[in-house]
Amino acid sequence: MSVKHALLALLEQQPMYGYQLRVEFEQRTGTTWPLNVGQVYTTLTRLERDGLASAEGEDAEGHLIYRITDAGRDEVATWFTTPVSRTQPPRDELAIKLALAVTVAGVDVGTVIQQQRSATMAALQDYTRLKRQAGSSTVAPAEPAEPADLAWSLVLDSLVFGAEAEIRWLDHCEARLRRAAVERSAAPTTSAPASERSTR
Amino acid sequence: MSVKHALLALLEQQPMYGYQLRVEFEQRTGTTWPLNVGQVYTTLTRLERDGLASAEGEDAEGHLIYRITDAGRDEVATWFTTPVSRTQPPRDELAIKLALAVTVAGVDVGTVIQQQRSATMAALQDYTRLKRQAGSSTVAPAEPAEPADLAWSLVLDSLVFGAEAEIRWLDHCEARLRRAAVERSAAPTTSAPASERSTR
DNA sequence: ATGGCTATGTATACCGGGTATGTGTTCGGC
DNA sequence: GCCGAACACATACCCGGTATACATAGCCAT
Repeated sequence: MSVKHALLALLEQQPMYGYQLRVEFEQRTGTTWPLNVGQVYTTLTRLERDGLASAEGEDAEGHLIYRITDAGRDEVATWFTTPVSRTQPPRDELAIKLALAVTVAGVDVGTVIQQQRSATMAALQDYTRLKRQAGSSTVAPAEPAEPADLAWSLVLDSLVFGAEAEIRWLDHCEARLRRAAVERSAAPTTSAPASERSTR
Repeated sequence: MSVKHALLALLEQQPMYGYQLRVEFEQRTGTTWPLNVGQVYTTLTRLERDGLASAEGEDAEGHLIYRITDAGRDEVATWFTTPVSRTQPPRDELAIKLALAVTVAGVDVGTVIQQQRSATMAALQDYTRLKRQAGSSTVAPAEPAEPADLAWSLVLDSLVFGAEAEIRWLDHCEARLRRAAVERSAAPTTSAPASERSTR
């Protein structure tokens, strides 16, 4: 649903045609989520079907211009004011993989964790490299001047924070698994002290 | 692709029928990602089509049993050994929303951030409540937590780490926006006057 | 006992997200 | 003058996800 609302929000700025919407979207999210052009057109037809936007004929260059409707404006407003719900978070492939790895036999969980950890670290370095590049486009100032640059920079930060959390979680998993293995081998019958003080 | 591989990994343990696979999956991920039964059957037919599993007739109760193939075993092995790539991360609705909010006019970004922040905090409390419940299930018995309980607990931790990162990112965004606003009001004309308001 | 509720179990229709691909035009550089 | 890149639109296709239909079995309460 994010692409649909993003296009609507862009249309609220001014009427636009399909390709233009793609360019505007990618200016704000950079190379993070390259938006396939086809999806723009299918989304636009759905928006028109649902009465949130309407095709307004062609402009001087012959582009099919879409304009947001009042219902569309309402939709955008509620989108911005309603927080994204974490009650039904999207499936996290890594979490599912780890959950399966610890429950099925014959999988070396430690190796899975370590390989994922180095991959995530590599991604993290890519992000910091991208941040440096983004900063170098506007030569002297360290801060992006254009709002679109600021948006792309914030998106990058989001990726960084997510990757850092992933690494922390992987380390946390490793620690818990190691502790569980020790307890299982040490005190299999007695109610061992469940004292939990992880090293933060 | 995560559901497909998860089902394959479960089938590697033993041959199973559709409903059983759903139960096993949800035992490991709890209420986080309730798996619609329909998806199990469609995924199973695709697995059979791709030669990764095969329907093996019915068991004593008349259930259609699926069995993993050698190709399926290879697929699971590579799934576990290959880290999930962060080069094409799934679209993050919140990041997209913020990116759009800072670039389109007439949106109070601060309010968007604050509302999202409290929603995420509420989710975080739900998670800790769930963790308490999960811990209380193994109160009296000296039974060392089942592997499925451990998996569900790790998945919960993953949600917690993700939510914490989201809150940190939101605070970070707020700080950056405040700083940008200060700089914009303090030094509006440094060197390039045309760079400021060139809304294409 | 029977009517309803829940759990078990399978199957299909449908929609939206996402990718690949096909088809043109325009424009600048070699 | 030609070639490739950018521009611009459209469609086919697959997969993930949800809703829904359908059927049986057990259980509980009036």
